[in-house]
Amino acid sequence: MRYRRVPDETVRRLSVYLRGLLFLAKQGRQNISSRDLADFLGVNPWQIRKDLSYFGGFGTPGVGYKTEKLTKQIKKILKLDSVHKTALVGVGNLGSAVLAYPGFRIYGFNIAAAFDTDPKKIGRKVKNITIEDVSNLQTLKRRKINLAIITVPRDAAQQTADALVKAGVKGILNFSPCHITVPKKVKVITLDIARVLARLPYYMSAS
Amino acid sequence: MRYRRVPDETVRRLSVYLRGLLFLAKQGRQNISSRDLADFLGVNPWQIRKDLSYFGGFGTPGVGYKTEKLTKQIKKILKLDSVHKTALVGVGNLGSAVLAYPGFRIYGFNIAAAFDTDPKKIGRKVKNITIEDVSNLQTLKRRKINLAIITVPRDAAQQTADALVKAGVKGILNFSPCHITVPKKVKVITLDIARVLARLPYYMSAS
DNA sequence: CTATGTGAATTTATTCACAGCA
DNA sequence: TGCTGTGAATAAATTCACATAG
Repeated sequence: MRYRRVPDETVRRLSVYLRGLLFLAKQGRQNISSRDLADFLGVNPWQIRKDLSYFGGFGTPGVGYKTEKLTKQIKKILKLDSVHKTALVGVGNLGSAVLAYPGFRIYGFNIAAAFDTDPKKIGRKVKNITIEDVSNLQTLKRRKINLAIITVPRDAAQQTADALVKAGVKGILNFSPCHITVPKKVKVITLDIARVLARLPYYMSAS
Repeated sequence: MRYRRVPDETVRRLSVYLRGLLFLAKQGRQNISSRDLADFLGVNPWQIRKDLSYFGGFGTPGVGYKTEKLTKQIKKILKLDSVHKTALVGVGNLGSAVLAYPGFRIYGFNIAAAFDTDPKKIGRKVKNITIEDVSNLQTLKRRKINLAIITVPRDAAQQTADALVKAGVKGILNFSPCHITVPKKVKVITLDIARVLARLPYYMSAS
């Protein structure tokens, strides 16, 4: 099993497990079984074990997993064991909130640059970051930033992505509500917040 | 095929198709084939047709789909054919951005109430909405609000959810980075923004 | 001749069940 | 005995291929 292709769903779930482990480790928990972690996260224990088995055995039969050790292992698998300098493009309402969002830090993300087209915003400081003109995007390569967050209006999303790719960016989190086309060596995850909310009514029982 | 259980993934993708259709309809496009829609969205045409087939045939062989008609059909399937009054709990950085986010409107969501615990925020107006004390959550039932967005800190997420459920809420979009437990008649979608970003490095080719 | 809709084939993912280790 | 790790079994989703309708 160890050498088969890893399902995307497994990768997604590993980030869920990591979230739980980071929390439980901070609480001082040293050991955890797949069942306990599963209960905490609202998932199945055998799913956790199967997902981990794609990458090797990290636990001790009869005991469980060492929280710290498993945390490190999953971080390594997800390449979250080093700091990722990240750029943000589009400092509007949502962009500002994302820029100020404290939650990225625990995963090792460091938003190190912010860009906009609005002359009124350029030069302003937000969270110790000076907003730059998007024409400076080309500097990202030299600054070793290869991850970016797009929070620009829909019409600007594709051209922003194009500029980011040209600047050597390898991964994009796209908050714009549209598909963007990039070379296949670049990974894009589109996160359309309204679209997530739009899934809820389908499941809601009649009130 | 028509009477088999509809996969969750199909429901998720319908919201993607709807997003594309809403855009294309606004552009004045009257007809569209599964291939054209697929190309626009970056998906497969046969996936679109298969997903739609769970609910019946909406297209015309040899021609395609009428954009307006298909839009309406999908809205109906997703129960997005009426306005959904929505409450938001937690008017912090992220909550404020979500409150101001214009993108919910196109799907028929109307954020009609906002709550917080901070006395300094209560009473303030944001986007024509007066922030209320969370102890007023119980009024949601009477106000016919059965959808809610949670943007409170992690430690308050579960108790917020409990209060929302008690207030008759049937669907919750949870931005807090934790699993929340609710009765199974209530649908929760957890959207942990940092966790989405955390999936990117795994896929990024070495720079 | 074009594009839908859908059974069937294929691929993929989930769940089970238990061998094996501490 | 308790819990992991993983082949095997089951279930589900995706893809194909084509009959059918306009």
